[in-house]
Amino acid sequence: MYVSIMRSDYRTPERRRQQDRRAQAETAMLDAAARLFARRGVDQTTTAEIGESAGYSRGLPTQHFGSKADLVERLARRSQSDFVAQLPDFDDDAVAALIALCRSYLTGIDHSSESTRAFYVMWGAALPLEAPLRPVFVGHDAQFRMGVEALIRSGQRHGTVSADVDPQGAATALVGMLRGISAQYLISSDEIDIAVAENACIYFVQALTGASTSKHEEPQ
Amino acid sequence: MYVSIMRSDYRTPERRRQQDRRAQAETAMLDAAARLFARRGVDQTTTAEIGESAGYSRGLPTQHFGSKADLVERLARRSQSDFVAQLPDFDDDAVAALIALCRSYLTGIDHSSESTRAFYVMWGAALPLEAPLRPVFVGHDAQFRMGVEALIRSGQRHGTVSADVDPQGAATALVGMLRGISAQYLISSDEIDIAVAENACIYFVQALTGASTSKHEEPQ
Amino acid sequence: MYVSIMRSDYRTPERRRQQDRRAQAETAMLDAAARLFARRGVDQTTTAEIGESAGYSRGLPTQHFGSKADLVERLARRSQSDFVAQLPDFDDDAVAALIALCRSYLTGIDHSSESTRAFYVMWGAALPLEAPLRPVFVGHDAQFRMGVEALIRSGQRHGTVSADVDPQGAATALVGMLRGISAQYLISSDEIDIAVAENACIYFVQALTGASTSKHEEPQ
Amino acid sequence: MYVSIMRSDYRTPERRRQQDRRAQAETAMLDAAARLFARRGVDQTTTAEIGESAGYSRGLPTQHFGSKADLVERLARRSQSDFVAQLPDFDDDAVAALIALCRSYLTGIDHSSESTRAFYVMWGAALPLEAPLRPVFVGHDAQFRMGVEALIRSGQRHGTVSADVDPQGAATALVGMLRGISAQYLISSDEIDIAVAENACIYFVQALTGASTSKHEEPQ
DNA sequence: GATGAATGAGATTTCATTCAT
DNA sequence: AATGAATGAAATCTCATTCAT
Repeated sequence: MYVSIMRSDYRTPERRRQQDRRAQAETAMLDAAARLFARRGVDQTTTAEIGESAGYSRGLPTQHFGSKADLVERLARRSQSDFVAQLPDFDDDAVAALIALCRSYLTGIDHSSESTRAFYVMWGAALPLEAPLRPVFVGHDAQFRMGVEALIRSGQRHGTVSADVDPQGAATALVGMLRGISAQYLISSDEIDIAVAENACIYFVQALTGASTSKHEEPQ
Repeated sequence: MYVSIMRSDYRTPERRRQQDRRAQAETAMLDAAARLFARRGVDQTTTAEIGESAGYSRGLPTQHFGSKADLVERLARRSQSDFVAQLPDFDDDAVAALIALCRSYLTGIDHSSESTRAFYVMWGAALPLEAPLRPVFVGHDAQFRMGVEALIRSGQRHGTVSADVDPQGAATALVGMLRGISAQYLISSDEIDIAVAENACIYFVQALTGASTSKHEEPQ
Repeated sequence: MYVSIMRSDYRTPERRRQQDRRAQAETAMLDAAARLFARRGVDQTTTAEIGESAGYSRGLPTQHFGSKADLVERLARRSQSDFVAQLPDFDDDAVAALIALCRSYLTGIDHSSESTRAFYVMWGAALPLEAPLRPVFVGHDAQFRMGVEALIRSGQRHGTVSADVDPQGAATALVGMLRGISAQYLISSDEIDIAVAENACIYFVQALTGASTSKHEEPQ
Repeated sequence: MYVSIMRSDYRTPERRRQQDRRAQAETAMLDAAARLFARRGVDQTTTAEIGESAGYSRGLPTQHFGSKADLVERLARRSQSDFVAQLPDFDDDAVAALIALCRSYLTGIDHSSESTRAFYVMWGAALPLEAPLRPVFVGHDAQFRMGVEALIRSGQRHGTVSADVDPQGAATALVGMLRGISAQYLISSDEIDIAVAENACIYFVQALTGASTSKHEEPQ
């Protein structure tokens, strides 16, 4: 018992230290991966680069994550949770909440850190039909859309959003708008004025109140 | 002189036939590349697969295009010109033209051929900062936005689009919306109802007429 | 008979013309090959480059010579016959003839045309044990040595060359000296003064008269 | 502290062993390369053959040296340092030293190991104007010539070498002679008697004492 | 005789992964 | 936990050669 206590006293902090080191290494490697993915893309980045850019060895990424694919998926999920955190709490005024969302989303893009670009790079890498990353983003996109959809429904319940609006369709369109503006900016930074696009975005969100759409007769 | 005439008669069709063969091989290889990119992505597709999938040898793609990068750029440009062709002629009614644009764009996505997905896959591959494909899409995106912007300005001149609307910002937002909806659909086909999103899109376009947005005072 | 004459009248000049064209193409291709071998070496030169540098098509060299190896051997033999032609007629004074040989050989190197370097490049390519070119140069080197050896023997008969001299060894040494000086010059053009080396060469040749070598006692 | 000391004790030999493995692999690969270059030439030898002939994998040569070109240059430099080591210390008698040099040089050729032939093969590969190996041999040749030149000057200071001799030219000629004899032997082993050529060589070296060259009137 | 499209073998190189330390 | 030497599969690219025209 004496011995076991000694051991536990002795080993626990060591274990903690090891766990810390492990966690620290993981963070460093994911950060390095994001940095490199933003610059060169997923497939053009090697695990060796990630390891060394993180200040470790060539072999550590595989050693730690098991495989490059696992590392990538891990980073994708981490990036997503960073993004999801941005959804504002919605109170009574859903339109105001949506406007706040657009603002914070696009402002985030404008200051675009490498991790934002990395997120979009991975999102782009999820477009091929058989991309291993696709299922990961299916979930994330659904979550994002559902958040927006819930806001819209809430607005409709409070009467600030027109009953004519289809929540699902509008959510898809709004999420698409944010994603599409961001992607344009990431591809053509010099040619896109995010502030102006943001205003347009808000203009469209305000249209959800419904004053305008008296007669959208849709042929076909 | 007789001989030289004979030769010229003899050689011209030969050249034509050689050129035809070449052009035919090129088309077949680009088609095969689009097919494979849609399925697996650019980097996961080998030149050997492209060659053989096109019915030729493993080596022909590099032989013909010089390098894989050149083949990819070539296909990106070809895909773009297919897309640009869709911009409708705008007449008096800019809003109607924009609606038609949204319809045809999203309908095209809904029926999504492999070449559409291939276009988006390459667009996604253009997101990394140093992607060789990025400059190619900078040009294409600018062209698309400018087309939309011109429609909006035209609408403003005719009084069908509110003067409050910033043409550049709205163009960026609309193009972004189309791109973003399409991308969501390509990633999560099962979860996206394109028809519904299309209606939302049109709803937003109609908002450009301006009845609604009387006072978008922007706090902050 | 009338017909046959007509044909012969008609076809002979055409055949001649074709043969001329063939010979002309061959010369052009061998010249181009020499030019390119001098610059980049045998293995780093492609048959396509040779064909196009000669003003013809990529395919002609193989078409004409059957294979690259055959082209190379052909050029090696042609280069050799250019070199052999330099051996001076030897008259009574063998030493003078050897001096003239050294002069003309090294002067030729000094003005070094691309074809001279091409010769040495092929000679260098003949050094590996299994080099296909080796047998070609075995013959050439032997011829060169035997020419020099004959001069020396002639000098010994006329009393201008010391009887102490071993004709075979001296021939090997002299040929080696010329080759070795040339090779040094081709590798380090800037650092070699051919004129000075030429004088040294002649100094050694004159030593063949024998005044000096009274007592070469060889220890070990 | 205990831990850190333990680790340092533990890791240092590990590093040493890793470095040893690396050095051992490098030596084995360079040896294998020399063996294969001697037989087939630089360009006809593949990195895969080198790796496997050294007892390692097909990929190790590139992995270790970065590229085939770097491997070749590395081997060239190693071969050169082996050769330079042969220059005898020169004492009072420069002529004797030069004779010793010729003897050891040509004897080395006669027993010609594969590494000797490999050296000459690479030297031959340095002859094309744009050969990446050329600069490497420029330096080596200059060193060799300067060594011989220094011997000759020393001989002149001691009066054993005639003042008529131009040290630079004679050095170039002597180095050329050794190289040229060796190359002939490597190309036509069966037809060259190295011993006889060696005597001729020594005969010429002895001529440097100067008894002979009373009247080298140079016509033209 | 000459062209150039197409082939296909083969070379270098890259890189995730394994593993001994 | 971390390193880095080594593997080996796979990818791109090169190029002599073939062949239809």
